[in-house]
Amino acid sequence: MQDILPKEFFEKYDTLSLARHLLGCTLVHNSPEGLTAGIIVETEAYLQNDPACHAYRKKTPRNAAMFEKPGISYVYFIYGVYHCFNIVSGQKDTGEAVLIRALEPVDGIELMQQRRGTTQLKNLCSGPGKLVTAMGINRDFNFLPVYSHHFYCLPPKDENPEIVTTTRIGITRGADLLYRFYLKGNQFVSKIVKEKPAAP
DNA sequence: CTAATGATGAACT
DNA sequence: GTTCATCATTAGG
Repeated sequence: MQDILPKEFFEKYDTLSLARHLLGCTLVHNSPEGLTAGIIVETEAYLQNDPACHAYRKKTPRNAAMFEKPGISYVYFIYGVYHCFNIVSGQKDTGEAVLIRALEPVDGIELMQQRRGTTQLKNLCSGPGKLVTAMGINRDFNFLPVYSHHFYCLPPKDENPEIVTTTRIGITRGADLLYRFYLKGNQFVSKIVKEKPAAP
């Protein structure tokens, strides 16, 4: 684990760049129950001036983690049912983050299946709420750096993966912004959107 | 398509 | 202090 991504990695990119550079990285959680890991195949960027961003208006206790240093986790509860996992990005106090939307399971798959209650590989981490469950992430991960000993990222093997840029999913505001990125052709993304026909 | 579900911020008194 | 609308989702039909 000598080559985990250091905090400098998260500091050197702006939010949109980081969202792209995180694709292909492996997210690892070494929990007491066992180790789980998955390749990040889908991300979304949330910027300061973006109406869909939690930090769009102002700093609150809930979104405080978004104003932390880059590389800090921001985990929050949504719809009373599921959690979403973000990695803070940009400069400290800017309130920007990258939402991890999907993983390709690579390690601890049995444990993921156990936690998710399904054996379908493609269904384990294909969505923000799902991957959080599969990886055993919970609210305690809020403020936890993703360069911790038991929770960290590994660099991608492919330096220049093919990345598709598209619109975000499941939000009502800022829905036309191209802030969603995923690895082209990967089957583990939450939803494969057909390419838009050329605008009239 | 819809229900389920809880935390939150904003807008009241 | 209380109430209400909102929310970056998922599962099930």
